[in-house]
Amino acid sequence: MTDRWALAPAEDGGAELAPLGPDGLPAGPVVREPDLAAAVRGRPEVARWVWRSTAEVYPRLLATGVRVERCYDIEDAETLLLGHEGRYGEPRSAAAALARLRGGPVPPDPPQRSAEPGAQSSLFEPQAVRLPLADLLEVYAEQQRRHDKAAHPERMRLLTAAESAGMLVAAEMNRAGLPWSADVHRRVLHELLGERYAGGGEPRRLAELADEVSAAFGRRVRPDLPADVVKAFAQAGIKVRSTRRWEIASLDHPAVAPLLEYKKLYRIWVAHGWSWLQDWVREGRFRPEFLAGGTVTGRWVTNGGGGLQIPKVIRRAVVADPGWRLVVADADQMEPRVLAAISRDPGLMEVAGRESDLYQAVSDRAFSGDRAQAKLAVLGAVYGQTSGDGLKNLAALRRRFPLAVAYVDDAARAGEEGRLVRTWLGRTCPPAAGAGEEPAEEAGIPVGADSDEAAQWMPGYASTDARARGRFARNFVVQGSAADWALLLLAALRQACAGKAAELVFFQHDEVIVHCPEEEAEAVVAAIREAAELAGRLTFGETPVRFPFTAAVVECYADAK
DNA sequence: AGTTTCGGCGCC
DNA sequence: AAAGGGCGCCGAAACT
Repeated sequence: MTDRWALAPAEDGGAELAPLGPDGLPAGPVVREPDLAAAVRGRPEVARWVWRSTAEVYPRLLATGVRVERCYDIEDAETLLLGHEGRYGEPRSAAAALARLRGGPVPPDPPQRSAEPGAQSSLFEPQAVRLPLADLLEVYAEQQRRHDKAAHPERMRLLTAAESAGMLVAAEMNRAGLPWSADVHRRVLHELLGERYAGGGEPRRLAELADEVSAAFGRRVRPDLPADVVKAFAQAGIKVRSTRRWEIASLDHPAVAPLLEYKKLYRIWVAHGWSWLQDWVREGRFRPEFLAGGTVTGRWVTNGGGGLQIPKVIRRAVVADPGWRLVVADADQMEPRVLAAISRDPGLMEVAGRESDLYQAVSDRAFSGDRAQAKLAVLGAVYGQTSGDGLKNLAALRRRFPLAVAYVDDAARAGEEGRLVRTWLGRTCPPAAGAGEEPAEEAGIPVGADSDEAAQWMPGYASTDARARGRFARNFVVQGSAADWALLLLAALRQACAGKAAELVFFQHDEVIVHCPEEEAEAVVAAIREAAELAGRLTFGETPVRFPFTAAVVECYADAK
């Protein structure tokens, strides 16, 4: 059965196509077709399309109503394979891969496109270098061989397949958009911020709060200017190093309350206010342009509109179409469950094998029932907390869950020493990411005072850069393996929704929203739970670890949880 | 005048 | 209480 075909769009709107054998090599002649979408639509038996770039091809297919079951994105795979091979930073275009294969000069990658408010999702990538199908097939065949050389070839194949699936999901979500009520949004803004004044200045409520802050200081103070606020506190006899919330909140001064309120509302105004609405919401949909695998850990990003940072109060504007519902579902305690799965710590797997509150179970075993302490300890272990109660809590965690803590400790040590660190499926951490990279001379620090070389002759010493790399690597294995799992979840959920009216419209690390007719909602909830467990088995193999979801069927996003 | 960095805070 | 991982976004400040 010929289930894999390769495809390369042509300049004239047509395409070159070729069937592939199970070995990934061409199994027939290259075919020329006059219409890209028609060529795909006419081959419904194809289970996987191999192409250079999903972002190049798939939006054009979706625009004509053509969906595909699976794909393989050659340039995304190239990125993942280069990373796995410890070759971060090498150009990752298909053209570059071909040049490396043939020993020619390697072209640099074209510059990244940046987001423009209101711009339609790109139908084309103008700067991208297209390759003839024959060249593409050469790169693909070589990538198949490179998978075989990976630390875990079968996991690496799963990773590239999963991220390609993620790119299909991203393209489909970009097309669907998140249902957004501009009326509700404007109502929320008015409730929070008051009237807008002509001229685009601060709305009424912000102006009032600025007046209150100024009155409390006894002089005119601009609360949106940190330097001004620091100076005002200094004149009041209070030294502050910054105007961050956590530093300001504990101060005893009448300006504190209106200042904090101002900062909260100011944030809404500038980041999700009227101009945001104008820029990003069209025809009842917010389209943030999701990018699968946009970060080194594999988490997604959105390009424009702050799609993954929608403030809780603004979520009231996310409203289902009439007769439709939003199924809002987020994974329960994803990080510790993933840590259990990757570390295979027996105690933590046992705890993560229950659907009930994992932090409560951890606290019953290691923290005398103090759930807050247990949660801090787990998150501290994952994020690399280095001081405060975190260390004491970490010790308690280590006694009860030694393999789990050892797993992240090993990752941290590998990061500090500059060794490669990988997620469960094989996504690889760039050697020096998160290190800050500031040249010591420019920062005014004598060279050698805090350098990596010092670690070699001072026992127990690690430079701040090395420690930062350690924290990054520690977090990377958990956050990144969670992203691995999330890709498989999305792929499975997407398959479950195929043939239904239900559409995935939002994804945020461990949370999904499906927009569907009311009568499909319960089936979607079940599909999410099944997809989560399937993703757990596919990603991590057979473990006792469960991946429960909290799901709500709502008309408005804000009504979930 | 245009571009880059910084400070702060939103989300996970 | 103290301040640790990943991002994007905005205006202001700091540059060229």
